[in-house]
Amino acid sequence: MSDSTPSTPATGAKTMATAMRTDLCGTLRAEHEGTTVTVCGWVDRRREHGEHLAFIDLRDYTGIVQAVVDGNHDMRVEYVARITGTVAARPADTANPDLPTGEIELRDCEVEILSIAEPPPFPMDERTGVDETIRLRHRYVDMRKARMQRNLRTRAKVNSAVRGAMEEQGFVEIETPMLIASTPEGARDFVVPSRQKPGNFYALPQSPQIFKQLCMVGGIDRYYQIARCMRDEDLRADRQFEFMQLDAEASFVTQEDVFEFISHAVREATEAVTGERPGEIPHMTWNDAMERFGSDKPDTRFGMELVNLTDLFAETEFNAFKAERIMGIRLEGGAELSRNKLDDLTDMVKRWGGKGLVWMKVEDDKSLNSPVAKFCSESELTGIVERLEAEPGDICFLVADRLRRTQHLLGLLRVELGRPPVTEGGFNFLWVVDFPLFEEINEDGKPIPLHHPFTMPHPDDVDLLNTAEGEELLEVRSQSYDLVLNGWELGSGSVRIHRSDIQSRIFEMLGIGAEEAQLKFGFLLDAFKYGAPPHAGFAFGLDRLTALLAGEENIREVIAFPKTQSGGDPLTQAPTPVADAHLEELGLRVLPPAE
RNA sequence: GGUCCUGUGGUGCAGUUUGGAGUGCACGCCGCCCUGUCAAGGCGGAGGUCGCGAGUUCAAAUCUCGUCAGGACCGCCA
Repeated sequence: MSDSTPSTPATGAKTMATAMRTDLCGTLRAEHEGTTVTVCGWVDRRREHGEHLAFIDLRDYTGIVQAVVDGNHDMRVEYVARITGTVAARPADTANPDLPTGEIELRDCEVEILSIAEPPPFPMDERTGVDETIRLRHRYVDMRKARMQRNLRTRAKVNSAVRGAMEEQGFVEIETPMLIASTPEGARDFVVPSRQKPGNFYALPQSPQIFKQLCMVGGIDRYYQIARCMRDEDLRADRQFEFMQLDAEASFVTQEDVFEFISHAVREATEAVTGERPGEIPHMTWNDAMERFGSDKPDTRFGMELVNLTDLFAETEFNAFKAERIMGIRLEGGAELSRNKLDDLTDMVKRWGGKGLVWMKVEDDKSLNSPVAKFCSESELTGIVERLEAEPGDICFLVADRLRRTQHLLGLLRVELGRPPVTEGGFNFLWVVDFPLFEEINEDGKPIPLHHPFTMPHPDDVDLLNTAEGEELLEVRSQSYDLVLNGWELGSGSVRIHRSDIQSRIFEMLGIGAEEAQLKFGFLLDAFKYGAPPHAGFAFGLDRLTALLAGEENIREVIAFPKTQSGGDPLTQAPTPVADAHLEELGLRVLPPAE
């Protein structure tokens, strides 16, 4: 446990002494020499030297301390013990400089076994990786290790810092319900059957969105909550069914105010964990993010930016390059990639939905070595080298496709080829601003909103909104924004529509009639009739922020009891069937499994 | 919904390409020895339905198909 960094409990307790112990194992030092202490913990290791001498490393969350006992104690690994002894300097030349407690040991020990234990289901040392399912099945043992101790305590620090930052800025903590009405928008809802009204269901909240807006109508002015959110969508390294968000909303603000509030919170959290305060968080427009990084959540820790080559190929003879958009990226030193590897990358791009991937290796004379070079003109080839600023030994990758797909594919490829490990490159927060209001135009010619239909259009685009038709509507920007950290979307927010004339116009454009709007969002629209302040808000994922700050590439590592990718809990076996009588009471019947 | 990877004593691996007796390594576990170790050391020992099921074969951990579990990603996640 040498890398544990505890001693300051997140609770802010003044002492961790109890009726059973005086000190924590990892906190004893030479300055305690001569004092008699009592420590409690788990046996980390025993080293026996016959019946007269044995060393016991006793472990708690702060680290380990060596106790010198005689060899007659039957103390095995993970036994829980209470040891009272005198803190003494170790004999000359036996100090262990690798251990914070390495200068001292406990002597004349009185040992009390509090619990015996079976051997742990996996090695307790941190050197060998253990299958995650086995760790999760025995999470209570896994949690004893330094990694989980560190991560869960980091998480508590993040929560605490974020909470403090919001309080400091005058935000009021309001708890919103977990059993709410299902809304058809957004992610798939988790649903809870109602016993009192069989056939009816509550939904678990995907976010407190509606309620926080109601709080604004209610004059709360600045609301926040550390909220559990539930979405029944497929799991990933950065996604669990249930996750925690810092959810906030404020009245009489612009998006700049929101940036201030939230930036403060994440900078406080970062400082609390790393000890270093991040600088001002830069802004980037959504359009720039897509053009330069091919992603709305760009990882700005590294370059390899996308370069637009479309005009170079305006009159190309090469059919594959007769596309709406041609872009390229350059991988430094990539010319040494094997043909096998390049084939793998091409397959990958095809799996992502691309038609293919063109690669061009830069030779010593800056000519391009590529299977498709013969289809390109001299000026096209030299143009590629110039635009991508390619040097001998580099490789250029080109994709030609529809605009969005070209950006998307190269954005994925860029991350695949260039992304640094999670622990490198620092913490590059980024505000992505000016998201488009609409994602696409459906077959009926109606626009589909990128966020929810209450997102305020960009003030400069209101005229466009009123005049644009068809594809032009995609140019309309909104007052919505994302916070990104090292290529992960931490969260998003927007300025909300509080004026019924604008809201009606948006509903009309979306093809949502007055009746439908009333049915779906009636209670919110009703509330707005009674005096809605201009308001805006944000929410960001605490699991994701914690994972990145802890140097983990998987949020399961910062969650005490996470689910596997298929949504199961190896510890409790959830989800499980329920008794027929229970279903009966709820008015439910389970269908036979679909063929 | 899809693509890819993985599954071998308690744990982590090798063995699978090219079929030939459950073969090997490290850690752990059990017993004995050991008075200064700290990833202690020495000696001895136990422990496996090679995820599961079919198929091919004289013969399958190894090849084929299916299935289950886990992971990464695409779709999805307003």
